[in-house]
Amino acid sequence: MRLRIEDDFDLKKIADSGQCFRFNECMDGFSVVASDRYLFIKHIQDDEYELSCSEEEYEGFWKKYFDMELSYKKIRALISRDEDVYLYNASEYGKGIRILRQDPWEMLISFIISQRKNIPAIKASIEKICALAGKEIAKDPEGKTVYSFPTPTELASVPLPELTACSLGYRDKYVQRAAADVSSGMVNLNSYNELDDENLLKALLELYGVGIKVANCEILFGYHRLDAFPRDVWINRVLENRYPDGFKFERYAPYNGIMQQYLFFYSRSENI
DNA sequence: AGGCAGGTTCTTA
DNA sequence: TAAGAACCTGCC
Repeated sequence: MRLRIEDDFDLKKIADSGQCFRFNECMDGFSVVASDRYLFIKHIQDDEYELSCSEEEYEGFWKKYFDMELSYKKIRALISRDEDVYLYNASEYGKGIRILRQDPWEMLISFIISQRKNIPAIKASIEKICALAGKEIAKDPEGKTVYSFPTPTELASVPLPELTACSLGYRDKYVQRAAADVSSGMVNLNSYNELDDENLLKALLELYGVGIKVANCEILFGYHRLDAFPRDVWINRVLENRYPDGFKFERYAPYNGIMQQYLFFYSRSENI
């Protein structure tokens, strides 16, 4: 289907923003995998895009996935150049980034894997897991088979040595435990939607292998709580170097997570 | 070759 | 309660 998108929307920046690991440049477009769905999306010109899905599937799934209900342009307008020139520059640089509405289970496993890994390594591990325990769902334009992200049950059935072989390193036992706990129902990620921010954080921190950083990534990217502000080495560097007197979180509530994305994306580009 | 990469757990004081 | 070490793996 053909689609016109007026709001901030930059496929390349979203793919490189670090929030998703199965969103990659492929031929003349982008290959996007979310749980068990596959989309190929291509920028045609100006604000026109070509999507491999039907209108029904766009309306029923991808529209929400891309968070099209929310105007990121309007949120960017909250930022004042006079008030905070660094954030302003970051937001100009990151214009086009959106926070995708991704699946809590997929995000949980992805960010558990992410610890002490760089992005290519994270992606490689996740693709191995999907090929190992997921289902074939499509072929991308390059002819490569696309696998779904394994369900909790599918992942829980994988023996530890096979998980380890996905280059998980010491994280293998974290992934195995998460799969076991979620598939058994002991941990119900859907019910976590009902928790307020504070209790959601508390619940996530109880999971084995989930610390403060991974928990906040899960809150922001898996539960789409846009005020969550994950602190990793890059963001900590920004806060230290550019905000010695503190970042004004109250000023940007409830969208601090979006500001975090701009700062993160910008900081990685300029190597402060 | 040794250090480090989007951290967390475990141990020690 | 708060530092510091240990941890898999891959890449420079």
